[in-house]
Amino acid sequence: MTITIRDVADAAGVSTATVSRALRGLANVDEQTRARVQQVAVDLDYVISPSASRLASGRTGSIGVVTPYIARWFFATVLSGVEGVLQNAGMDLLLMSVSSADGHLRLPPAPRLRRRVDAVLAISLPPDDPQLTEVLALGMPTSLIGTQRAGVPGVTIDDVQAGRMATQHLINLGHTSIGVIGGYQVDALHTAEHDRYRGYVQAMQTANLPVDRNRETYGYFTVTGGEQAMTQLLTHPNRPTAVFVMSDEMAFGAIRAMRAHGLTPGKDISIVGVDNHDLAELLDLSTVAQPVADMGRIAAESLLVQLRTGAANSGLESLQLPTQLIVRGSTAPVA
Amino acid sequence: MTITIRDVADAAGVSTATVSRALRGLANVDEQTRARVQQVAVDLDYVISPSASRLASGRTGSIGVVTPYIARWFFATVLSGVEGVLQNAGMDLLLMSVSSADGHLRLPPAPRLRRRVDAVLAISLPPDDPQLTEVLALGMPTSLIGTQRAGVPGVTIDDVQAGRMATQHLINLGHTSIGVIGGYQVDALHTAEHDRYRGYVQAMQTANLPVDRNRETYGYFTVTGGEQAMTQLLTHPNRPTAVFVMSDEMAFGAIRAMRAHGLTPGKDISIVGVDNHDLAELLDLSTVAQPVADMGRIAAESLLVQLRTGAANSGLESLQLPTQLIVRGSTAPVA
DNA sequence: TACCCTTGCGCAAGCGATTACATGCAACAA
DNA sequence: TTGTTGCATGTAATCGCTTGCGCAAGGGTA
Repeated sequence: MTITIRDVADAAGVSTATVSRALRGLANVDEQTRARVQQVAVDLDYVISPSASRLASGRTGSIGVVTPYIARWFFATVLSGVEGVLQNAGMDLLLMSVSSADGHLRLPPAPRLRRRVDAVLAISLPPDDPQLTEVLALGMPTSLIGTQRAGVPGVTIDDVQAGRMATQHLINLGHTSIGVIGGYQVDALHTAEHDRYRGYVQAMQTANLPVDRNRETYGYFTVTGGEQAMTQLLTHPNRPTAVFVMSDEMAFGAIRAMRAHGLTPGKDISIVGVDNHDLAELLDLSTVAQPVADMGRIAAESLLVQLRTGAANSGLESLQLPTQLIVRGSTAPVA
Repeated sequence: MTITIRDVADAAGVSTATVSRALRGLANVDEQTRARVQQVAVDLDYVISPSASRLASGRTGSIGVVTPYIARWFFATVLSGVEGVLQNAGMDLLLMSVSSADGHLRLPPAPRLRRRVDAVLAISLPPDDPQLTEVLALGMPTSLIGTQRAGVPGVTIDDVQAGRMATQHLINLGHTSIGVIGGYQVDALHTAEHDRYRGYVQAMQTANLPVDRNRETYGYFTVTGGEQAMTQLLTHPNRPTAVFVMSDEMAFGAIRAMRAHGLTPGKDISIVGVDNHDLAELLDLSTVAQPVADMGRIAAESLLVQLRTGAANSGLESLQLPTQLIVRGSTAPVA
């Protein structure tokens, strides 16, 4: 019924070993033989059995992508970049979401990864996440996206710089009373958010402006989280004239909170986000753009290199991609 | 080094056959034996080799998800629903994007699916897409999401009704001059869009309103596409007072086009979309909500049933989920 | 007591590749 | 001529499970 390497070998008049070598492009196969084998394989509509191949070779030819969310813009966009690269490389992409801060419950990823993938790509897992630690303990090539952890290659943006750029932009517009909206309590910040916060502080201090803890709020890393945080800022007596929001989705929420209070972004309060989310332009949101899909692509690419060159660290310990300030209507000179 | 079923068998004092049966919960295993085997497996930190299991059993334990886009809201949300169900079921999810109308080039999915998955879930592939035909020719259980094709189980919403509801809503508000923005040229519409269009026509005709082809525009199924389409409608002499937009993302674009012309949604022109996109509320967009994540969940669930009960068609030929009109500020009584 | 079923388990034959090792042959140098 | 070397290929062990079949023991039934 389904045809095997045996059938191809017989039809081509060679051994299965030769078929295997020929089809995989290994050296030491006569070009004529190779051509004949390939032809026969096509004629017979032969498809290699991945299971058999995996069992025999010990390689699975697939890589696992571990992410806390699938449907959120950032994650879906990274995933999309990753997928393109892996598809080109002929690798299977095993998608796996893990439990995340907002409590959606999932099985721990490490056991689900063992023996089924050759490498792992982890998107925005906090560097101290025990789940991540377990995954790393598996001992396979792993690459991080969006976070950094010592000894593990990864691609991020320069979050400090991003925070600095955003804040500096507000400062340049004459704002002196600048608030912050982030995703978690300061102490529990992921590296990314923490670094963005550091950038903010740097910019403020360089400009000799006060860093006022009362103008910092944190909520969930969502539209609603941003909305709540902004609402809180607005009801504060010492209301800032500009706010640095650590992600565009939160900024969307912040904008909504403003509207609910009859305020207009850019006019009453300036808002700058980070991401350059698909809809940031639509909402006229100033933001620090990060090359999200590229982060996925590059991380995947580097993982493939790591896989080919043996588990040797692929030179790239950690890569930081450039960001770019995009000025839109949500930021304007202070009144 | 890595421990095998052999090791577990030896340690438990049984044969590998028994270990296999015990661990998989098959019948005809003494409960005491089973318990012992399980304990030993845990103690030894045994993890079954999927490759070996697949090779021996012929089942891959994974299902392929084929989608034209990953990063777009609808697709990412469906995917998220699917992933949850599959993870619970212990199935691997092989993600694969395919080439789509907007020209991103990919390998044909069918060959990449052969022998590596037990079933396929196809998201919003046009029913007459040759790629889909090839996939179906693989002869494995397949389920569709968002589109319908005779003989293939799938889950959709009642798109005709969605179109009707949206249009009727506008009619109820007193609008008589109602335009349409869709994703493609009418003739090339997917079933979903085509049905939504039919719903629109039905509602118009029932209300004895003219269906004016000049008030129909089509662009890409994106924010930009919607923007362009709306721009076109706006420059039209016979400008509609309300527009039914076939997706929220296009509606976002339409809103943007309006703003660019100094018009306000709901005030100058009413806009109603379909989806209830995450950000629809933020943009105050009236829309026909569809349970996107549920579609993914249900389709996945039904596929699992199909898999368990043998390839027998799982009863469910095609399921239609209910939609709900959500009225927000983008629609208002005609001036 | 004799017979039949059921239950629990082991035996061993696959599943379909990969790959270390062996082999044969041609070319080449000594 | 003979010994080396290297290339192209074949042999067969191996990867780690699943599963059809057979067998023994125990319990019911006639």
